[in-house]
Amino acid sequence: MKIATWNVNSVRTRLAHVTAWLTASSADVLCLQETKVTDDLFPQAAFAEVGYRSYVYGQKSYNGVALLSRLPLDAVQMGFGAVLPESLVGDLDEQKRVITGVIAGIQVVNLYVPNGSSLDSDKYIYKLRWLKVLREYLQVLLAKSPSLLVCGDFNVALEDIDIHNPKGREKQVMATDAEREALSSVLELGLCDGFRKFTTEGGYFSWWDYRSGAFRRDAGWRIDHHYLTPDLYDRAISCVIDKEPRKLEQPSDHAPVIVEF
DNA sequence: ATGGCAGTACTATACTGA
Repeated sequence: MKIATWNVNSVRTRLAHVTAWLTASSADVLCLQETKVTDDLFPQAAFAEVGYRSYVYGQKSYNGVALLSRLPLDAVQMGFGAVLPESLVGDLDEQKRVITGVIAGIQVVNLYVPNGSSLDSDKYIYKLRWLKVLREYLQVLLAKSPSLLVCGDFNVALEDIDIHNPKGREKQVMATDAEREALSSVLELGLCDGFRKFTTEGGYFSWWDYRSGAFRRDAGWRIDHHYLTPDLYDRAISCVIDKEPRKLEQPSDHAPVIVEF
């Protein structure tokens, strides 16, 4: 069983890359982020042609998540509001960032965590607020499902070794203490980084800025993750970043990350 | 170095991303 996460930065622009990658990788489930398309315009026919069902939760221009799966998913739910009361969710479901479904007893949660823009931004406050509600959301899911795989674009590098140059990271979005503490608090529910089961050293990245030849210089960040409950962590046999799609013409700025059981 | 690059909506330039 292979489950992958990939921020594609527009599923329509990246359609050829994604269908080719699905065929080559034979992933069972692919979690997409930044689909940037409303559900009616999601290219599900193209994915059906290569053998995948689409479960979508999108919006115009921004954000948007989707699950692609070879087999039907059970209990697909969109947004925080599917499990949390309105009083906790507030306006957070206006941005489409959360979708979950069950495959082979594994509850897969696909997340697109807000970027946060910069430390003096309202978006940074929004990101921290979002991570607080994420903790509540996952707590409810964990009470019902012992096998949870929480993956996606977290827009947080938890350790300095996840950043090509961590100098000055305290003032950089994705690496501030407040963001790290907020994500750590989520993980304290009982989730472990699947990638770190197999790779303890630094220098492994999942995102490279389009600008300044960042990919050529391997000046990246590891911000796309698979967080696993202990049973799944034990069952994982590999977790890798596939840099190949990042080398193609007109790539996403993120690479897919794949965990296998 | 406060740029640089890319996608979307719109149709020139603003907003967003990370």
